[in-house]
Amino acid sequence: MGRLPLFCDLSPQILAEITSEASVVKYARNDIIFRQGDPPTALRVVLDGQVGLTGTVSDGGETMVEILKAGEMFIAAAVLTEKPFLMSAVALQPSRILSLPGERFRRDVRERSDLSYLMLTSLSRHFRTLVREVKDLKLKSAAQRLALYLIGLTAKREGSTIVRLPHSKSVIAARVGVRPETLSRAFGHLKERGVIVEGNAVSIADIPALRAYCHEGEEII
Amino acid sequence: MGRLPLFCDLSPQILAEITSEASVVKYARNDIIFRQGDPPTALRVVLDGQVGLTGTVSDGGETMVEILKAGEMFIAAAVLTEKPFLMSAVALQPSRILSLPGERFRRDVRERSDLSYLMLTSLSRHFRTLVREVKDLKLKSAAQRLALYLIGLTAKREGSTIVRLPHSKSVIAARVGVRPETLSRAFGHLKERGVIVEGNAVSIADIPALRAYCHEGEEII
DNA sequence: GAGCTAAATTGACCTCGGTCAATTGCCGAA
DNA sequence: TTCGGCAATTGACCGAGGTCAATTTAGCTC
Repeated sequence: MGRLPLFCDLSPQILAEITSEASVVKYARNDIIFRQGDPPTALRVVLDGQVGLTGTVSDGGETMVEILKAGEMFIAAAVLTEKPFLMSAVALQPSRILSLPGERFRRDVRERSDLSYLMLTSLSRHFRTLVREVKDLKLKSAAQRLALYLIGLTAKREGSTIVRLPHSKSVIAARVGVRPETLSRAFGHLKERGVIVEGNAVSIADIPALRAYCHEGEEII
Repeated sequence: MGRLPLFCDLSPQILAEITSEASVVKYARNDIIFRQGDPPTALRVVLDGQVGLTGTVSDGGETMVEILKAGEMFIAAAVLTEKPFLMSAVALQPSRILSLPGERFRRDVRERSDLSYLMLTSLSRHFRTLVREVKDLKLKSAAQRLALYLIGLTAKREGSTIVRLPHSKSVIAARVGVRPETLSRAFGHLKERGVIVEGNAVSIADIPALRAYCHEGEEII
């Protein structure tokens, strides 16, 4: 746990205290961790695997707001406000999830200023990614959002690369905010921009060009 | 300032310290307070008036992510992370804005656990409204989002009411995430649901029915 | 390897919301 | 009062993405 980027700023001693009541649960692929509307009982941290957070309406509409990987914590806002979950969480891969009981966690946050400061900066960063999300949804096309997603998969900023898609295409479609059919077509559009798909391997011929495409017409970021 | 809901939990003494370097600036209608991409120099609080936060792309696309009224603080996340603004801020009405210099504010937050806890809960609530925003954008129609907006204007939950629109229709359109033309048509659709518009007065015949409409097909909130 | 199921792709069609243009209504200034 | 300008509405049209259905492909088990 000390290796998680989230908590590595805390001293081992504090870390031990905070996690003294924590428990670890394993989930199989497609297991539901909690449902939209449930009361938040614990802060969760992904130890291994992948977790998807999806908002749903009963007529079948569903959207994946976030995909989390190992080391990321989630639902901090729900636990802190003690309000029902706005999203459901599902294990996209076999996963181990750490639970920090809510009552205890809220007390720790209230009493330990180092922890509350840590949570604050973490939530701030997270907040900004959500703002970006809102802007992208309103202002960018499906193909641009897909390009953004692909670029997020690599750390390289120059030349070309080949990335492996870490999820099934339908999960990616939900993440990008379109139907699977539209995702296929969006990949088709990106072919003209040097993106070639083979199974779950995607080769990007010109990273800067693709970056330029998805920020097309943008003033400043 | 002590009257602001945001800070009223703090003792007057602490409040005085925190605001010791604060300044107040007046803005006329349509004045730009800061631009997307600017570095964040200060946390802002709306004392009077209204402020809109808009994300823009240079090809003309623009979307209003938030509208703030008196008592609300904004851009906390940018100030805390010291990253450039993701949005521009414009005064929608003549406004007085309080500025808390960033460097000082970050120090206060780091050193005062009561302040950092306050910021944390405030940001958590804010975070959840953004999550709702993302879900609404992906899963609801323009008319449903307009209905949500209208319902947010009244505290009543039963019977009928008449609300005054607090902004021009074009501002509301941006807020709802559509073009002004589409807003007109959305109002047209809502007419069938007992919503009648006359200038900036809107009468809602059946509040529960309208609430049901915008949460149509939703499992749990 | 055969055969089954789920995922992915492709095509035809539709709908919502955007775009462009024309018209109407409203308000302030001369 | 009349004019000018902006906000708002209305209509005609367009296009991105959704929907539905038909194939194709991939990943399985047996």
